[in-house]
Amino acid sequence: MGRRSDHSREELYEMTVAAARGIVEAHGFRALTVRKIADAIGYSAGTLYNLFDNLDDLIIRLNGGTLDELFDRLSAIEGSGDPTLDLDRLLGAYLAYLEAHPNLWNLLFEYTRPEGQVLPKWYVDRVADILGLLEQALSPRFPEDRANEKRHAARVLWASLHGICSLSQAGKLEVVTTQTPREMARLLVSIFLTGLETTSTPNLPGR
Amino acid sequence: MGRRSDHSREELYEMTVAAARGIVEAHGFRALTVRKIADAIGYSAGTLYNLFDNLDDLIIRLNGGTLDELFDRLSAIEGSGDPTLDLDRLLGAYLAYLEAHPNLWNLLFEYTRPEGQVLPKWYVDRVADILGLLEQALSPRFPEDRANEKRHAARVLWASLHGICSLSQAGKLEVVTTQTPREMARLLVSIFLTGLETTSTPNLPGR
DNA sequence: CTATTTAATTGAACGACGTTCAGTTAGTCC
DNA sequence: GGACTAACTGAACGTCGTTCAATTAAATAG
Repeated sequence: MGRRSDHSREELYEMTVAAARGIVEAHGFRALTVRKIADAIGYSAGTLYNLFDNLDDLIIRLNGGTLDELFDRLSAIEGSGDPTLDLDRLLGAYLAYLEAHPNLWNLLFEYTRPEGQVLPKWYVDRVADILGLLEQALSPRFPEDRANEKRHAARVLWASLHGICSLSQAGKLEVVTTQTPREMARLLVSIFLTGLETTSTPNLPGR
Repeated sequence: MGRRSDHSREELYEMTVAAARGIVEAHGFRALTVRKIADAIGYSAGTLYNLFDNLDDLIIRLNGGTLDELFDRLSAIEGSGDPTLDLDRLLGAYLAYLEAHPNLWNLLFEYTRPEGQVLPKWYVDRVADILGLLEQALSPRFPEDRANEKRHAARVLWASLHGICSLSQAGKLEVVTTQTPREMARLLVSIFLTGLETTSTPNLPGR
């Protein structure tokens, strides 16, 4: 079969990403194959290679959409100025998304690129945007001339929360603790904020 | 070719795991295939299925060995009774192992089991052993009747440190911060311990 | 309106993957 | 020495991502 005009290139692109998303949500990221996506949209596998470099590229685009959605949910939360409250709200929204779309979140973080491949800039920027929300929530704890420390703290907190979510999602938490990820995250935020309050310049062990 | 007696079943098992480890260390876990392992030990792929249920099983055994090694390194550290110092030492050893064997660590954490599969008990026990070391380092911060809170804190700290290591290993940290994982981990431990000191019963936000 | 060019789409093919299994053969036992 | 057992292999199956010549519809030109 030759050229068809059922859908424009853009439509096809959207359909493909949507189909991929559907497969991942329904059956997990191990079930995502080029042939299945092609079947789902009624085209052949080869056609997808007109739209994407390869499956990796397609996944990155899909993940980009997930990042956007995540950012939308988080940025919809209006700040109160109280870091404890704001972080708790951000956390709530984040965990709610994770629970609503566990397989999408999985694809976002558990999928690692083949060796040597770098993430595209637009992708990194979106991550940075989400980090910005965390920084903003932490702002009241830092004077303006300590922006760098705020950056550092936000990134450490982000990575830490990610660890909890990641292990939880992989089913590696339930086996060693009865705490829910939510409880763990709250405990972390609580301890973290308390720790921040007391030491603005942390005392590292000597040596 | 029929039965050979070049190696006993145990020898073969060891050779296989060693070969798999070699491949992972040298070329990353994406390069680990049954056929390559078989080639490396001079047997055919089918033979491996006499020793392991499948590749998943083999990987779990390999990861079990990695956990053992990790535990050995960490348990070799004698405690001083000062949580800050002890945690820093544990952290140092942990990160040193991660840097020495990045691909092994990768396989340990980034490899997730197929849907519905549960980790075997002996595996979970080894993870719990490592967690025990963390708990021990945290001990001075908790009275004996607060063992449960200590458990919780240890697990939260562990998950948090894991998040830092995990993102760092995946190359997802360098793109958003200039901090080294070591610095981030130290900052976390510092803030965490300070936070623990002040609030033994954390104040969670209401509602 | 027809001829030519262009671009989208396909199906078959490639090599590699995990896994299975009938067939072969070396060791073991009587 | 013959029967039995268990290790080992090679070929095969179905799947994967990816490529590409061939086909055909749309776009353009005359």
